Amino acid sequence: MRTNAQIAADLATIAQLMDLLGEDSFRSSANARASRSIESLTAELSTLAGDRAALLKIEGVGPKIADKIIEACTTGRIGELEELRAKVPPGLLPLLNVPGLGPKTVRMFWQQAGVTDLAGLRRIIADGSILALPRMGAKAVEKIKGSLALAAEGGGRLPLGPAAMVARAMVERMRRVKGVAQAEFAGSLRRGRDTIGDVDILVATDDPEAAVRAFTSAPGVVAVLAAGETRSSVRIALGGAASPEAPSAEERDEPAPAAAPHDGPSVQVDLKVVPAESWGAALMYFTGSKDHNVALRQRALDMGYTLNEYGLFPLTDHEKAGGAEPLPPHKRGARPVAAADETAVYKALGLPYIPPELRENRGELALKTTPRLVELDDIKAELHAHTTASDGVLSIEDLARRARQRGFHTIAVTDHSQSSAIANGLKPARLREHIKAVHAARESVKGITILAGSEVDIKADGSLDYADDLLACLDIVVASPHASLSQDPDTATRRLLRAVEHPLVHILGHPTGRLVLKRPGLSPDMAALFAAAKSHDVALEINAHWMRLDLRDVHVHGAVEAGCLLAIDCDVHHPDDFDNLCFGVTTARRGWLTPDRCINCWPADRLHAWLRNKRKNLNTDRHG
DNA sequence: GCCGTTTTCGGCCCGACTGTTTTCAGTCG
Repeated sequence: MRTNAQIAADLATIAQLMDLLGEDSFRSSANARASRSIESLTAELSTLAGDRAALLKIEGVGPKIADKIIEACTTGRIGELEELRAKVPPGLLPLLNVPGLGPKTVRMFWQQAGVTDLAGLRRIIADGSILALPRMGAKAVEKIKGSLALAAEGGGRLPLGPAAMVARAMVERMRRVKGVAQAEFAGSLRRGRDTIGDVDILVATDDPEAAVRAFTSAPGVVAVLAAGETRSSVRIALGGAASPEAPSAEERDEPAPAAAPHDGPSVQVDLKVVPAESWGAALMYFTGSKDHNVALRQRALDMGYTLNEYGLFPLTDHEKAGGAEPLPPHKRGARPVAAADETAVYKALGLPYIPPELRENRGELALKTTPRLVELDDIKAELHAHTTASDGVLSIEDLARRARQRGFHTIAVTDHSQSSAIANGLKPARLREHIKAVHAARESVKGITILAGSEVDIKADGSLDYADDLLACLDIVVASPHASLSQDPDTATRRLLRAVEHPLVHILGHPTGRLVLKRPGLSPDMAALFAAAKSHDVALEINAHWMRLDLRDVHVHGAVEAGCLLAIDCDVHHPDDFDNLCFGVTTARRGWLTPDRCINCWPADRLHAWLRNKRKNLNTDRHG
C-alpha cells in the first residue's frame, strides 16, 4: 500500500523526470498538478483505488493518472516512473532543488557537459569549463555557487513559527518607511501553511525607491539577491533576525551589509511594491496559492476579464477575438473593474470574500458566501497545559492566572502520565496529590474554571497509562501518543482506535505525533479514526505549537467533513506557548473549522456539560 | 495529460527580474 503523500511524491517525480528529458511540458505539468491535488486530499487513495469513477472526480486526475494511482495502490509501484528513472541519472534530480536552476539548465548541464550529480556540477565550476556552456557567464556561475552553498547548509523550507517572526518584524519595519501606506505579509505564510519556502512582503507606497532601500538594508540581511523597481529579494539571518527597533546599515551610515559574513541558517524574503490603488489585486495575487490563482485567472478570462497583480481588467475586443495586446493592461492605461481591495475583486468575479487560509483550490471557488471560520477571539478555553508537576515551568496558580489574562473561562491542568519518565510524568499517588492541589488552586484563583486533568500516554498497544478508576477521578482526559511513533499504519490505527473508544477519554492529543520537518509520526487510517471519534464523542486535537500542528490542515478538513469535534490547544509548557494559538487557529481555518465544532469556542456551561456527559454515560453503562 | 457556458480538439495564467544577449530564454512566484 502506498500513502497519499507517497503517490503525490511519485507523480511529482514523474513530472520532474519528464522535464529533464525535455518531454511535453503540458504533460509534465498535468502530473505536477495532480500531485498537488492529491497532497491536499482528505480521503485516502488506497480506499478509493477500487473506485475509478471516484478517482476521476479528483481535480486534475484523468484516465491516465487514475490508472497510475490504481497501479501504485495495488502493486506498490508505477511502471512509468521506473521507466523514466532508468533514462535519467539518479543524481540529477537534486540539482533541480538548487535555487536558480530549472529543468532547462540542468538538462543542458547533463547533455552538454556530462553532469550527472551535484559533484559533477561542482567539478565543472571548479575547472572553469562551465563558462563555455550557453548562457553561463561569470555572474551566473557566481549565483550558482552561492545557491550550492545554501543548499549545503539545508536552506529548505522553514516551520511556520520562525517564518512568522521574520515576517512580522519586516512588516513592522516597512510600515515605518516614509511613503508606505500599507504593508502585509502574503504568500504561504498568510495562507497559514505549516512550512514556508520564502517570506513574501507586500508594500503599497508612492515612493518605491525608499521602500526597496529600507528593505535591502534591513538588519539581518545577509545577501541581496535582486533589487528591482517593483520586486526585490534578500536573505535574512534567522535568530538575530530583523528587529524593527534595530538601526539599519543605512541609518548607521555604514556600507550595505551585502558582504556581511554569515554562515548560519537564513530565509529568503521577497518584497513586492505596488501603488495603493492596486493593493487588493496585489494582495490576492501574492497570497496565492498557485492553483487558486490559476483558477481565478481562468475564471476571469471566462467572464471577459484578465486578472493580474494590478487589477481585474476588461479584455479588449482584439483580445476577445484571440489577439494579443502589445502591452499589459496596466501599462496601456486601462481602467480596472476592481483593484484596490480584495473583497471588490472577488465580488467582481462573482465570488464571496475567500479567507486566505482557504485559497488552495480545494473547493473554495464554489462557495456562495464567506464561511464563518474559527477566529482567535473565539477561543475561550485552554484544555492542554502542563505545570511544574511534570515538565512545565508554571505553577497551577500562575497557569490559571495567565489563562484568565487571555480572557479564557477554563484552563485544564493536564500533566504527563507515569510512562513519560523523561517529562517527569506523575505516578498514580502523585496524580492523586496533584488533583488535590488543583482543587486548592480553585480557592486562590477566582474568575476561571480550573479543571483537574491528565495528558495520559497512549501506550503502543493502545492501552492508557492509568487505571480506569484513577482516570474517572479527573475532570478531563487528553490521551496522546508519545512513544512508538514509527508503527506501521495498521498497528497505529488499532492503537488510536482503542484510545478513542475508551469511555473516559475526552480529547485525542496530537494524534499522529508528527514534528514538522523532523518526524513524520503515525499514519493511521484517518477515515476510520474520524468515524470512531464521532461515534464516541471524542474531540480531536489541533496541537497549536508550530513544531506540531497536529492534526494537520488536510486532516482537520477530513475530520470536519466527517462531523467530528475538534479542540485547538497550545500544549502549554511555558507562558509564551499561549502565543502559538494563532498557528492552531490558522490550521483549523485551513481545515474549514467553524466555532460550533470547536470545543474551545463553546461557552463555559456547554463545555463543562460536555465534559461531564461522558462520565454520565459511563455510569449508565455500568448500572445498565 | 487534462479539460469544456466559445472547444471532445486544441487549447493550456501572467508578469518581473536577471544575465547574456542585440531581442530573449530561463526561472520564479
